[in-house]
Amino acid sequence: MENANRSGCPINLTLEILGDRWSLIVIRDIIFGNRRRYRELLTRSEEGIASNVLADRLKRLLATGLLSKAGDPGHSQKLIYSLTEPAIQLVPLLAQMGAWGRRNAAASRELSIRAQLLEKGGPAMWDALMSELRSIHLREPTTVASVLSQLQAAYEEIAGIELVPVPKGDRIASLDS
Amino acid sequence: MENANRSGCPINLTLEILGDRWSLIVIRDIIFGNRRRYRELLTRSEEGIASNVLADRLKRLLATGLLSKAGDPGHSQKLIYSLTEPAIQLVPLLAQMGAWGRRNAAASRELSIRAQLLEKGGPAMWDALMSELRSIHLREPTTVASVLSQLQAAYEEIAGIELVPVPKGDRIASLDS
DNA sequence: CTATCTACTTGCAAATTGCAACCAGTTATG
DNA sequence: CATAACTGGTTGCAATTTGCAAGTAGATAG
Repeated sequence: MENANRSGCPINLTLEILGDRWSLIVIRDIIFGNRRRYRELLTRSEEGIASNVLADRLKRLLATGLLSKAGDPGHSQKLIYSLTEPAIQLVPLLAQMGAWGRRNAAASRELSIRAQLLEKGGPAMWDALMSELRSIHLREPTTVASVLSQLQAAYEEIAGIELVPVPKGDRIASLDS
Repeated sequence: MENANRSGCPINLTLEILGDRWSLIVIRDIIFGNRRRYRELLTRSEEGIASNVLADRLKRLLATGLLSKAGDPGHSQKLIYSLTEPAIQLVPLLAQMGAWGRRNAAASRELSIRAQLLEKGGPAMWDALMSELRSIHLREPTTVASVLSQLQAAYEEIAGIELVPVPKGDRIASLDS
């Protein structure tokens, strides 16, 4: 029951909530990949999250109010995870993370295209994306999904061009560990 | 060389480098608190980092090229840590983290004032801060630290006036362990 | 010459992570 | 209508990481 924060510093609090290797990966996949269910997040994860870690992160994100969970009407077994407003407000943070990673780490070109567009689009594009996410995840007036479809189209274009000649062996190399 | 990345996604790479509870705390203290030495980072840490964790994080940040280390001439025992250009480019990311934490977590008022000013100042202020940091950490000393002193003055003013933080509003529930 | 300050290291218990199975209920299929 | 596949997870276990307390070697100050 006792919850002693390490400090009241906003940066520290953000780190206490999101400062691990997986929480923002889950949120990224929900935002940019529209993964709404456990199995989608598990099997279509680029990074290969473990099932127990995913279960734990979903539990914590629900507890901290960053996600909400609802049953799928007609599919009594299926659950749908949705972003809440605080999670939607992570868009500028994710944009900055993408921009930093693209510049300062060995990001692959096809996975960088979204980050590049988001950086170029700036706050206006982030706001548009957040509006779209609100219409998808919250009950809000419907909007054209222009930013998401734009990002997706750009990714598919570049991925379609490069996926054949560039199979990118890094992921297979992880099997030898 | 066992450096198999989980994926080439820029957000993921940023998380692999900085996605833990302490790395950004250290960088924050160097940027905003001008803590340049091990002992300063250890004992003046708001959050109370453990000495072995601090040593490990400094080692990792040096290895990833986010910090550099130099001896203090005249004090053969003292070491001085400096930011590198990639670390300085984390300013926009830290600004967004501060903005998010201030809005969505129970941040204390006196520790929020920097985040508030940085958010209000926007990219122009971030650029000015980054220039200051470059002159402090990359070149030789002697520059007017206008943004840093402005943030510091605002903090000292509010911290002096109000000793009691005033958290309020629809915040994120904090983590229980 | 002694005390303190420097940047760390070491030992250990507890918590977290990653991996591979496993599971109970639900839906789709032949 | 049997069964295969799919649903959202759980369980067990080894390896790693964390947090805490204490210790260390060398440099400096009084």
